[in-house]
Amino acid sequence: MSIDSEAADATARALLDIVPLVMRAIRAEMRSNRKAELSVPQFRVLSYVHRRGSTSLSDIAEHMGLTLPSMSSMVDALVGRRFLDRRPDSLDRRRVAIALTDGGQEAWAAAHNATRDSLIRRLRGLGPEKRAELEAALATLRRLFSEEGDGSSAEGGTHVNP
Amino acid sequence: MSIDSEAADATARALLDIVPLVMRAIRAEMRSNRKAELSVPQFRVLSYVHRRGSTSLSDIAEHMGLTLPSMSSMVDALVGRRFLDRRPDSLDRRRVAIALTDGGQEAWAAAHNATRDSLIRRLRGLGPEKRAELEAALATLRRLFSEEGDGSSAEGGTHVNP
DNA sequence: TATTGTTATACTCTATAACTATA
DNA sequence: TATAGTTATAGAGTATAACAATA
Repeated sequence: MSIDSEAADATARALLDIVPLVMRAIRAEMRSNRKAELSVPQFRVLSYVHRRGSTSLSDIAEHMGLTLPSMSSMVDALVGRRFLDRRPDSLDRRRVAIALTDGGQEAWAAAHNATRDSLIRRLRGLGPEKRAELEAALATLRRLFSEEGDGSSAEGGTHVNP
Repeated sequence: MSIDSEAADATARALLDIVPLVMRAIRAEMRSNRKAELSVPQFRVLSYVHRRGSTSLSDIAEHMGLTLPSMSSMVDALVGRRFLDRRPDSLDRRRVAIALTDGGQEAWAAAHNATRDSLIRRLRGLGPEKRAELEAALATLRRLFSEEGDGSSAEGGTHVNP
């Protein structure tokens, strides 16, 4: 164990305090953006489709970690707002092909830019060292939280739950 | 401006990527805890009441940044589950006095411990330097995101909403 | 039979509007 | 009149269960 329990405990508490704080700021910015007005999950869907070009409902659900019905209703709303185009896939007709419309592309870009700008405003006070430290820490978090499960792999696992 | 735009941009993107990722892990842990099974907002309410001992609906709403009706319904649900006790305040009878029940105290502790443990499991692989770096970065984020507004001081501020 | 998706239903989180009770 | 809270209503986000269509 390369990190003693007490220190890990303090860091865990800090995460539990601060991550929701930052999340709230991001959410508030997304929702107050007159141009786009997207929720965070909606923004993530548009980001994913933007990155993939065209994709299926199952792919999006998988990426978001949501059930198919949940995704279906979210996509429904985004299709209703003309941000997404949904049509039967010609190769496998069980599937739907989902893509950004031009309006969806614009909405995504507007939300992305507004949120990024708002974060940049917050970050502006930071010196280069602090900024680098923050970025390194974010990379660490990405590594720790990208892995599936919660460390269920081995040692600690007395209470992972059935 | 002590931080150049491009670097800030990269950091902003990283925040936008990674904070939701960590948030999802926290949320999943809260919701999968058989002992308590709390949403993140519910957990935050219990945490606040735990810290305050006894408080009013307005105080909680203020702390959470929610409207009174929203808080009223959340508290309603937590009273229904016997996690909170709600009674008229004897001094000012417009107010309600809200406190943790014993069950609420247990639920809070169970959720808190389970979530902290799950975070600790993730953090365990970290060396002391990486851990210190992460903790410093979290302190930075706390500072940047505890301040009200989003730097609304200047350019952006046209859209605070009616 | 297995996969992809939708519909029906329900619960939580959040808001606004309209209201009651107390100060 | 102003403050504290509740009720009614609505929409987003999520889930499970039941179903339809295609492979």
